Amino acid sequence: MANSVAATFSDEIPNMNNNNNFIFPFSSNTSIFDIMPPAPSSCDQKVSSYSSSFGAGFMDLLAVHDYNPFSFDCVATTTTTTTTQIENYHHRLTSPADGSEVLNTPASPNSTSISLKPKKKNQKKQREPRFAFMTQSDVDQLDDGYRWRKYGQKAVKNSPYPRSYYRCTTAGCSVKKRVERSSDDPSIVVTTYEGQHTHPCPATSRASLGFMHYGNSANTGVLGSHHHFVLPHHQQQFHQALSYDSTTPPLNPTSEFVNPSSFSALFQDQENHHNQGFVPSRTTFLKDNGLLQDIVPTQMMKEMKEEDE
DNA sequence: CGCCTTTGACCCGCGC
DNA sequence: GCGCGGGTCAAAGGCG
Repeated sequence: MANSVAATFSDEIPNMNNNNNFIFPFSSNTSIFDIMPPAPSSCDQKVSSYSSSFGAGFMDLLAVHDYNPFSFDCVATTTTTTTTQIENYHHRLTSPADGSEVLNTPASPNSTSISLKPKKKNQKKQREPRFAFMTQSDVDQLDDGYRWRKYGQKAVKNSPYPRSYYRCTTAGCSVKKRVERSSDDPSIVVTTYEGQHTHPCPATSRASLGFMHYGNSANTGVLGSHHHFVLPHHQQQFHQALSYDSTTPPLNPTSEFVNPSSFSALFQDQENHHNQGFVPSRTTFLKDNGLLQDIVPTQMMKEMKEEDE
């Protein structure tokens, strides 16, 4: 059994060290899959089991919500007691410090409907918010419910494994993702999503499952809003024990909830592996810094591996 | 035929 | 200016 962790971060700003890096201490050894109800035998059954509570896919998180690098929650699985360090954006788009940029870039590169502040001459090219997670998987391309077209593949420096580039095939949607294997641990697939879907998940009907998404307000996509990925009501008691911050107010299942979402990538992968007789994946969500080496600093990976043993 | 992957070429930003 | 590396383009080919 994988010795993994599920953790929810609170509204509190995570610990930050002198280098402006977030430190997320995970302190449980219970797999996120341990606390999920038994997987139904088929995808359709799973939908029927959860559709009343969960309607959207993992990527809908990207479609609806902004990611504030100073307050974001994530769900992670890792091993034993682990300190995860996530570096801040190098090419941050939503930094309170430089603060004034518009996060919602046009859905299409050709669209100019959103007015941005006049760009400085040498201003960096605007980038969509990114969200990365690591999955221990034999399969490179995890099914997240959306349809993707591969448009490139590049060798990665200092890695024997190439990086693949995918674009959402839905017209008008410019979401991209990159998939690559960790050179430190080839069993880990790092998937980085960039952008926001402009459409519902095509596979929502078959992929719905997972976590409810609570916000601290009813608004969505508001810069600075905080988000929780929390378990269904009947699992909350257990889940709260996994919250990294004991000062976090109890999650209120009756509070306003914002766009019920699920992590279809996570659970479809798990289900696929179940169906194929594989061990469930372990997944770690990370805030992307733009480059894989930024996302997963080598030292951090080593530390994680060491603590894994 | 439509959709997809493959892959070399090209573009761009950045550091030296 | 040049080289390097990341990211994208687009033609060609495969597949159902």
